[in-house]
Amino acid sequence: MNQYGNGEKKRVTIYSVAKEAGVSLATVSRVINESDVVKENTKKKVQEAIIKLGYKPNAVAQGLALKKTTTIALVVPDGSFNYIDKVINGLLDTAKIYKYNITLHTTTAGINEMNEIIDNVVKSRADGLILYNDAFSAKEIETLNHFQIPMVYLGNKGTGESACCVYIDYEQAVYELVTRYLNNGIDDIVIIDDRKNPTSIDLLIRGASKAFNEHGKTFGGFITIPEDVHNSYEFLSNYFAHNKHKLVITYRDSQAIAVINTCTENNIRIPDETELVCIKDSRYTDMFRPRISSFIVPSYDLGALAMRIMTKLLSGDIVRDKEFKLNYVYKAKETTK
Amino acid sequence: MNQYGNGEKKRVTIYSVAKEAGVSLATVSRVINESDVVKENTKKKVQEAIIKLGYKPNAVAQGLALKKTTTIALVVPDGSFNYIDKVINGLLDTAKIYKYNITLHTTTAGINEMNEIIDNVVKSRADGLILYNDAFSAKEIETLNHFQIPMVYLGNKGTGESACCVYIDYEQAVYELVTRYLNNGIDDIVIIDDRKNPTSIDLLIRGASKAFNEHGKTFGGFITIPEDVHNSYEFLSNYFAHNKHKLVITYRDSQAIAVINTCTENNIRIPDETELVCIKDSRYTDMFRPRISSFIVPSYDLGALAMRIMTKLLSGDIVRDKEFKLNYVYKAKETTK
DNA sequence: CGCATTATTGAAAACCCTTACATTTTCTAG
DNA sequence: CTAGAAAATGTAAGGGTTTTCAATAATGCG
Repeated sequence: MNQYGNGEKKRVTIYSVAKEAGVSLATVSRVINESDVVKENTKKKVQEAIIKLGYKPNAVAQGLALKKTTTIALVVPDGSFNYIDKVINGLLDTAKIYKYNITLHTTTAGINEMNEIIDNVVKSRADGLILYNDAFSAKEIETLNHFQIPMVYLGNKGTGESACCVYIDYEQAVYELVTRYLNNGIDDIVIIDDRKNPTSIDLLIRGASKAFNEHGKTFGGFITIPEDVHNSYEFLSNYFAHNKHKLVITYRDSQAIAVINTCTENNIRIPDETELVCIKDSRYTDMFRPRISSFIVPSYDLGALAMRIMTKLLSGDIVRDKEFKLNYVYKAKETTK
Repeated sequence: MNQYGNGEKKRVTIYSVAKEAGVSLATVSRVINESDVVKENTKKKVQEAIIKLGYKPNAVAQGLALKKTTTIALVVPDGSFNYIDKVINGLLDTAKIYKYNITLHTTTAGINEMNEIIDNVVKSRADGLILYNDAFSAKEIETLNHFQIPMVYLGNKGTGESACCVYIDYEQAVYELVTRYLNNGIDDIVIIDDRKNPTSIDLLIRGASKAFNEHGKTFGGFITIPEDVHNSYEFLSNYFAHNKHKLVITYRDSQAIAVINTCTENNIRIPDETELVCIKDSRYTDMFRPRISSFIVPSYDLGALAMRIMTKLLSGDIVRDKEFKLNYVYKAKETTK
């Protein structure tokens, strides 16, 4: 029933091809793997047999023989596909070039599924692991640190000692942003923290804190939306009914939009009274009105590079640099003055 | 270097476990696979050995022996992750329950990559194929029809003869919607067609046409954004500078937002002058202001059911129904009167 | 206690490749 | 034409499972 077995047709293996071409299976293998020791003439015979029989090498058997699967596991937080689109495209395109397959795994915030995923990865003998780590819990990161496998963190700086990472330095981005405002005498700055992307939010707070410290001040302006609040929208609406700030910083576009909507409801004019910056750019930050100021980043490259590094790791190349920082560009749009 | 080989540590296989437990590898295999013929006592010995050695069965070897990989390939159109989020979650969650792995493949609109993907699927011996088919070209569908493998179409009605499909009947949705307006004497209705999701758009047009026909009219109101137009936003802006309609229907949220923005620019009031319905609901249809009227669908279930059917297909169960239609609910929000 | 069953275990083939090493063929030069 | 070297090919051992069939151990019964 499986392996597309239509019952009658005999499975076509390397043996069939060998027989058809009148050579040994070793020769066929060599032709498949583009070894250059095969005589031109026999190579042609074999190739003809391959075409005639429609032979496709069995990657499973190859995996067993070679002890590698040319498959790498990708772990992303549940619900991240909205903003991870281009990253995945870059990753998949690159994987295709290097003939790697990608298996997909998601983690749900709050539930420590990492053990389960690792178990799966071990059993399926994936060659490596790429993790989009903007929402893993400390416990999950801890779990990962005990796991020996070529690993690339994607999105944020890896917390593991040995793993590589490809990331955008959002901490620095926020630092620069906040510094700019502080220099202009504005220090009524808040960061919205909905606890869905703790890893990232913590970075933002660090960046802001650093800027404040350098100005001899202390940053305490984060609005944490409690985890037990179902409707963060209502929470924010209520918040902005009683509070007003000069600059609001959000991580994701959805939060930025919520801020705009709730401010509008409460007659807070953006950007006149309150300015707003969304850290992560998305197609929606441009579609929404007012257009949301944000940091433009090379998402596609982020994914592509992560995969690229993974191939290096797997080919045994020495990867000297462990951290790859990609550039962002701040783009002021209509939510900032 | 691969298979997490730290060089020194010996790979732990079913042999190691057998030796450790003082039984044959056949017995270990039986314990792993929860065969009930093993004596309670020996089972315990084996399980202890497994834990002691930290043994994890090699899925690759299992795949070879069993001629199945418990992996299914998922093909989605490039750039669809925005709106496919929940579908994938449903799919992955269900896959997890049935212990299937998912490999991810994307197709770029306009490029026929299906052959490449099929080649890959054959080589990697995936057990089945799930396709999110709202943007495949006719050529790609054609290619798929020649391919013998358990297959489930997801999103739209499958065009293949044999394959199963799980879908939302958007044709019917549009039919009902348009009929309602026609009944109210409104027939100035257009569908925005940006040619990125031809499969789906064609369905919408069919639904509208049917409604028009029943009213003795002919539907011709689709605005096709030419493929060579880079900025569909500009195109629409230009369009609405000179045209106005009673009802605009779009497929995706991004198109709906573009319509709202361009109408606003051209001082066309929504919903007073122009009403707008977005077929596919998304988190953004609720976040945007005005909130965009749309059809609510059980996206998660869509993915979950597709995977569920796949498992049935693979376990050899007879799947009597080939088409699974899930319900939609029209939700009028602020872009309709 | 001995035999016929039945429950449990083991041996070995199969799954389909790769590759080290052995063997054969081809080529080169004397 | 032949020895020796180089190139091409073949043989067979692995890679880690599952599973059939044979062998052994346990059980029940007279």
